[in-house]
Amino acid sequence: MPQRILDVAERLIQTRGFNGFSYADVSAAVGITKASLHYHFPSKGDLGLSLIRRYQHSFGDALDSLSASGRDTRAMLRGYVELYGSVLRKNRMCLCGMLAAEQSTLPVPMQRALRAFFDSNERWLVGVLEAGQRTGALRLRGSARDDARLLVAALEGALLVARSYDDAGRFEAAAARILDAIEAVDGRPGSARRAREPGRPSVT
Amino acid sequence: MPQRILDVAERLIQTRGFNGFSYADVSAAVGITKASLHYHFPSKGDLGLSLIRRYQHSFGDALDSLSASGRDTRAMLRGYVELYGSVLRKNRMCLCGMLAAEQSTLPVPMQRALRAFFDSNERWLVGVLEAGQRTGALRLRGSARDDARLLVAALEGALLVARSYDDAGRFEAAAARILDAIEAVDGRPGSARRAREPGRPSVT
DNA sequence: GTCTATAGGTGGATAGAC
DNA sequence: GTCTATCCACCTATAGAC
Repeated sequence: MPQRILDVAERLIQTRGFNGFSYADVSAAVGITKASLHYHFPSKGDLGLSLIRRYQHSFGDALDSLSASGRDTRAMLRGYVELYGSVLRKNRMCLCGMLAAEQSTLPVPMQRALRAFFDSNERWLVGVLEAGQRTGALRLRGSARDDARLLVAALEGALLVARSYDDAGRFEAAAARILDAIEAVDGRPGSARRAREPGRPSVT
Repeated sequence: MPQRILDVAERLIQTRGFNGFSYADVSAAVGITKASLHYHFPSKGDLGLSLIRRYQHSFGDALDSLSASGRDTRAMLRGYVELYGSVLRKNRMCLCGMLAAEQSTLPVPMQRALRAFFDSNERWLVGVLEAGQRTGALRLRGSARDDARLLVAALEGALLVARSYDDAGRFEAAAARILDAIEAVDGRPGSARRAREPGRPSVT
């Protein structure tokens, strides 16, 4: 039952924001009363915190299996981008991107968990980028850390804007272009092809 | 008086979101009652719509003076980035970026105005990028439209994330890196220097 | 675990006096 | 234009029975 509650609340936050949904909304969708919701998650902040943690774990699991897949650097980066793409295709915003917008209205524990999510994304990306640089697959222009941060920011922003237009193409184009910029090896541009591979691991 | 109301409401939305502020908040900050607020803006949607329109005009004016300034292409792009930087330094999110996150909870007229804002930004950027391409200042890898969209998305996302960390440096680094990627002329990277010019036009 | 009932507060919005 | 007073729907949260 806690999982069903989390599923519904997650969808509501990703589409409407933390201040745009209520226990009544969850109650109606799950089919139990508001009071029962409070049994599982005493306060809205508790619910939000559980949600961020679950999201980070599920994202982290997807990144782990990418790391373990033996793909090369560029394929892993495309896999990372595809995690965001799968979110957009459900007409949702990234949970943590949405919460980042509402940051100042959130309980402090949620604010901390939010940063932890972005930190772990950055760590994974830095690892991939530095490995790519060692093997010669990539020649970065700046620091791996700055490239990782730019990629996260660009993907969050691309989700944000694409959703306003209900246009996944906007996201795909921006994602392809930013990957190209990061992957570019000096004079030789990275592959200009649109990242188009089926069957990537998906995250809710 | 309408202007003071708009100023306060704008700040509240840029920091807390459309669903994170109330007429009571505006009332307390402006010093008139909620009922008087309703005289100027009958519904919250009316207030929000006026806000987007004012924001777009003020942004548009800043872009017009950039266009009229005789600066070269790269300086105009840095000026565009600086518009977002000035927002972050007030610890705010872009008004329209914030509203884009809450998009699905907004009245339809606000949703339309939101897209109009992004459209006009894109038009201005496409003009600048294509002019730069004609003069040879830029050699774009893809279409000017896609680069314009990527720049907007990356800046919105950089604001979103940087605000979670209360760290303007994150925004500056991402902005410098994305400009570099767009400005890169084949083998020769764009200027790697941090965009650091004082006295840019500012937007609220 | 789930329910009914309800507390105590805040939301956006209106009526009507001044 | 601004006020007081008020409406009522909705909010988060709790008490206590089953």
